[in-house]
Amino acid sequence: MSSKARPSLLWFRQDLRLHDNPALNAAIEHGRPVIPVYISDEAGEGDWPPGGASRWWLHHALHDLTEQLAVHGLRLILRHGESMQALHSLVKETGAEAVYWNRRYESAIITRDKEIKESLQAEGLEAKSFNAALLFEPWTIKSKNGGPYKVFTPYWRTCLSNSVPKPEKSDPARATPPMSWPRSENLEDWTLLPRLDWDKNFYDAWTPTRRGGWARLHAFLDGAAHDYGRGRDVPGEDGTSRLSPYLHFGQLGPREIYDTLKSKIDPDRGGACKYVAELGWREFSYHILYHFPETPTEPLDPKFAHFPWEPDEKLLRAWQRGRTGYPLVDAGMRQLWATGWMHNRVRMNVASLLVKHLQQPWQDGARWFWDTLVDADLASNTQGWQWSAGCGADGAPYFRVFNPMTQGQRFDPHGDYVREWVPELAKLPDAFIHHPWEASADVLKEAGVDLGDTYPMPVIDHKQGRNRALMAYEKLKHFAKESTKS
DNA sequence: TTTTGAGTTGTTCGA
DNA sequence: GTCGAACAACTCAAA
Repeated sequence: MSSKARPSLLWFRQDLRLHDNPALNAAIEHGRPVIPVYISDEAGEGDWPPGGASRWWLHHALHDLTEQLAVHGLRLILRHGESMQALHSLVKETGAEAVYWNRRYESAIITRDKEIKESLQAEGLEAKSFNAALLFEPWTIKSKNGGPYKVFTPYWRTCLSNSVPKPEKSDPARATPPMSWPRSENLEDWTLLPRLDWDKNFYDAWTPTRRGGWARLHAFLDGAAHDYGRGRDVPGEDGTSRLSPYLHFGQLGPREIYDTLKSKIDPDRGGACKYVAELGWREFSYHILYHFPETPTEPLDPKFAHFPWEPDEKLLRAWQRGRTGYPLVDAGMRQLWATGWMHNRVRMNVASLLVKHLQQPWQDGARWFWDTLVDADLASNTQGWQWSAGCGADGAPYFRVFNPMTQGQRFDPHGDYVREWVPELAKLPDAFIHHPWEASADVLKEAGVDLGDTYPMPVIDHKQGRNRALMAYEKLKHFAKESTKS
């Protein structure tokens, strides 16, 4: 009997849910008491510990998970410090004989987890990891010659020629609590919430709980999903899923999302198909990150190592603060700051302006997004920025330079989005909302806009910026040729 | 091994 | 206003 009481540790990471959770299932099947654990191990995250917005979300997700566990008489044991050390300590304190977790795919984490697994097994414990985060493990999808894919379309075709896995049923009620609980730290002491009131608008924008994610999924599938092909491009509408932070923290799993979608809509048709492809891009990003682990800092395309970026603190800061003088871009940057999220169409535009017009390194943009996005995800963020800069998988060709006025007119024709996030321009007529500097003095005065004072002039002329970007690419070709010669 | 067709999201220019 | 071509060349994936 006493040996039966030796518990299992269930190590939560980015899988903060009690359903479709294979590590939880393994712990239950093992038949021992279950001790759920979360370890705050910022050093273990390498160069990418959670940014400010992510920490806000994490705080609430952990609080929510604690409440869900309590329903079943379970607690979430919180520890901080090195994962290896914390786990060994817990094993010692509790007499645990097994540790279960769900995988992560960042290079530093893979290395760390591998050492932990070997170390635990060396001590005679059962240590097993599972897949809760992806539809397809990165190493299972191979091109005909056996290597990883670098192009999305054939990658996704191969994925879909397999069947999409179903969610795994989990029954947390079957998890039994231990005879006694080890010590836990207090979530509040981790001070994950920002000190100032940066997050004051986050609460209106998000319900960072499992239930909130589920509600969002159903609202999306009942509404915007049907017109996703069009609506996802209109930042003034609620046309996207907004599920990315739930996916990042594992409050919803991609298997659950796909399965729910399939129960309501034909996943092969119309808007639903477009959305499933977005899940595919998430998978593809993980595929690339796994097979090319340096990509968070190094361009996938090696010739971009020579790209003549022109880092400039002032330009970067103007961009970060939403003061570039381009209303669509500024609206996006301010939405990001206010809500921890930015519409996808606008993400492409702000990224294009930063790396093309302003010639700032894509890594600087990625770092800012990492700190300010509630959905900051190393795989998706990296691939998104590399794609924008033209150095990533299936990168946008160098000559694809977004025109922020044209994009604004096409996707935000009445300026709804700009008016919401750049209120000092709200009274401008539609005709000038995306290029106020072309309005007459009378129109500006009528709208209460004083260019250069209440709202900045463009930091760079569009045509000039575009040409600068095209010229930089010319230089890149030159460098690439030189380097192959030598 | 060689060949062939294709590759998320755009802009501009000229007919 | 609309439409197609040019913007480059390369690499990937599969036959």
